[in-house]
Amino acid sequence: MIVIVIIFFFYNFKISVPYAALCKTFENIENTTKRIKIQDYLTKLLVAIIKLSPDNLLETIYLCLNRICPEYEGLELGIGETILIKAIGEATGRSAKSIKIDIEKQGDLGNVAQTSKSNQKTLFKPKPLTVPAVFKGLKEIAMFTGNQSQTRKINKIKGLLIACNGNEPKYLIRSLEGKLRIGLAEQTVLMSIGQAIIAKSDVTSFVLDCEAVAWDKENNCILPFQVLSTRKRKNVETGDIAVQVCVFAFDCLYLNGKSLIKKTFKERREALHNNFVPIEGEFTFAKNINASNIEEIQSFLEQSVNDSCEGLMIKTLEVDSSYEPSKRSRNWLKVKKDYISGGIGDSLDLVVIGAYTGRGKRTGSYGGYLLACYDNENEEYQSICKIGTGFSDEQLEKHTEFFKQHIINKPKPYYRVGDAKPDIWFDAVQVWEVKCADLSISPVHQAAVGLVDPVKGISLRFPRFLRIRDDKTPEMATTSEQVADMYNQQVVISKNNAANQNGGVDDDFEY
DNA sequence: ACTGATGCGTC
DNA sequence: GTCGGAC
DNA sequence: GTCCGACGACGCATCAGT
Repeated sequence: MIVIVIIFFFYNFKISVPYAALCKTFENIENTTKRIKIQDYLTKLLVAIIKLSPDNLLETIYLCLNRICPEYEGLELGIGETILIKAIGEATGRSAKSIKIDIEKQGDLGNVAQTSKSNQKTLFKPKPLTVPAVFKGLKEIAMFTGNQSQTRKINKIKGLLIACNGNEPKYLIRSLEGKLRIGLAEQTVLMSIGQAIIAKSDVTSFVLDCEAVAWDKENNCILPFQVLSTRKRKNVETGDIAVQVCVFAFDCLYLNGKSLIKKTFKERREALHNNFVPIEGEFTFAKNINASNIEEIQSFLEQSVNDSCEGLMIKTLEVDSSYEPSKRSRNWLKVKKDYISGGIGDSLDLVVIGAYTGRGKRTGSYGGYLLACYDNENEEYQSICKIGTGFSDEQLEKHTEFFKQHIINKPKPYYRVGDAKPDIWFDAVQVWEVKCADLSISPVHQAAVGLVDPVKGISLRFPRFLRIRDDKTPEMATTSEQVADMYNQQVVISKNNAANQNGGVDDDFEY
């Protein structure tokens, strides 16, 4: 007996999950697009880990989610492509330049690292990496700070990279990039955890859906979002927390190892209210009503806005379906005041003057384009935004093919683009109709410079491609004046709204 | 101490 | 944030 | 309907280089 206990003890403590096991799972997942299969692969791994080395479970999950700590701790890796390229270069003896060329070709730094590593002859086999070791490495990288931190980060990455075997470099680098790109993300991981725990079944646990909000303890009210965002994010001492945070729970996804996500919201809400106790000013339930008509919802929305809430969450099934502006996951939709007050989508006709090489599934095509409006005054094209969504895969291909015939070496002298330097420049030959939610003063783009702001231009918020305007020549594109007008119009509206609110009277909504 | 570049979170 | 693709 | 990963603007924090 004793021996068995010792073995069990030994087993539990000594065996760390090999990083290769995780990477093998990643590879399996990457090679399918079927979500049930994906979930299955992960569940199997998690079940094995729960059995063999439960101590490694958290680290494994974090690696799957591409995270190094709970979100609220706010620890970040603090590295990006540039640093990674340097590290890969140093670990494999390649130049940054040749690596960059490979990125253009392969569209994925992980793959580049993989091939760089396999092409390199190794004299001896390195000691196998383990999940905790990799996780610890990532955490250390995130902790490096201050003088020479970047160099130390590079060295740490180099060390890990050198210790990599098989397909590990690919996923190591992608982890560092913050993109696993294997078709696995939060929802699926959540499901797999649930499944794996149910397989285990004796674990007591819960998952709540909550929102953290800045809280005024004096007056017991919610503070505006901006206050929340001014919270210090790093090295916070308990003593100097200036902005208190209250957590509002509005849903319960798991309870005592059981998934509730298939239950109705009514049942989930009961589970939430029956099993948790609010703590004044720290944890409470989000206010809610059961509304049966639009009027009730509208007055509740009004109330919520007055209480400094961003808006309401409404269950889709209970609401008039024509009332859906933006679908959210989990059958909920978010209703915000600015939606009711008429957030119209503007549409502009803009000229394509450059492009950016695509990454991931856009490898080989242009992943995004640089757009410009036309300025009559100076007879120039002024950059207004990049655009990377709205086109189908097929359109994307066609665009790439088309614009390859219009590549130019250097930007035309009459292109004014500020800091928005594309990878490739084009002749101004085609006009696109583009939709956006808003116009904004831009630190980057140059549209309508001098008309609204002396040095800053205007850009588009949430730009997306609608269609090609073959009926328009580039000179017929939306002009700087028009852009400036649109921006000014917007300002007028927002001022009027502000004036109405200051009036303090809750007039009827006229929407 | 300042600037520009980079990373990262939020929408 | 928006969007299209795969399921 | 759900999930994923292409891509957007912008503001803030941090670091390297001066």
